[in-house]
Amino acid sequence: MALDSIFQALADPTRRAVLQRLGRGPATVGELAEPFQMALPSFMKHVGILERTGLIRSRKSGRIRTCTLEHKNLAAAERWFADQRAIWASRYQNLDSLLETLTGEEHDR
Amino acid sequence: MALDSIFQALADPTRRAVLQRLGRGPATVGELAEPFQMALPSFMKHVGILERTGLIRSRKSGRIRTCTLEHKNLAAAERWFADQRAIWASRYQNLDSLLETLTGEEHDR
DNA sequence: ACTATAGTTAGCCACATGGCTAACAATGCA
DNA sequence: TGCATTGTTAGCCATGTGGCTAACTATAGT
Repeated sequence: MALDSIFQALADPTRRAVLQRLGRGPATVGELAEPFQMALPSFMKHVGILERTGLIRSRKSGRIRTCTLEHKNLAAAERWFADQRAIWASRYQNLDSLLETLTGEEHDR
Repeated sequence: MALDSIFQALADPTRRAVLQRLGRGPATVGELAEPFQMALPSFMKHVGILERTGLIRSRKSGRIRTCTLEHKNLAAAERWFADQRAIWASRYQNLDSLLETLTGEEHDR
């Protein structure tokens, strides 16, 4: 499933930092790599993963590759949480009613 | 970081399915494992990962281990998306203003 | 033309992941 | 007591991940 690779991509601090940086606007590979100690080829693997997963896009102009955030696929992952929480919340709602019925107690959130 | 292991845990369909199931209420390991072809020891690894990551909790009573969802740590990951989107949205807002200024055009969403 | 810059390709390495089987508890039931 | 159920432990295996160096390509600047 696509979610597999999306979450996999997000499970690395370097890649999350790159996404965060790209949230503020496009950047070249060099700019993106600069904050990290890593050798360039290592860093490029991360870029490659993010691109294969569809979380970023990149275009090379001259010898410079510029990356941009692909917000749509990030939203797909976020939707999983919304769905998940909807399921949980509906049950919690029921439990809540039950608890209120049985004990009259209030709960947090 | 905690997000590393949380996203790592979510990057597997079996584990996401388990979380989804637990969203509807507690279940024993046997009940959780039943939908999957996997051998029990393999499945237990997934349970172990979910528990180490703090996404579920489990208690053994007699020979039966019952698992429950730990919604709080799931929320931590969800928050990352919210933060991320906030950054992006603020810039998008700026770009939006810019675009409207320059072209008077409308955009989607 | 030369040199510096910005990536890229290839290949290596250690360790983590996700699956398996086989054998072993430990509890509950007849 | 004996047997079935429900996990658990140990150990194996193939593949994936995240890092590295060395060497190469391609563009830009002088």
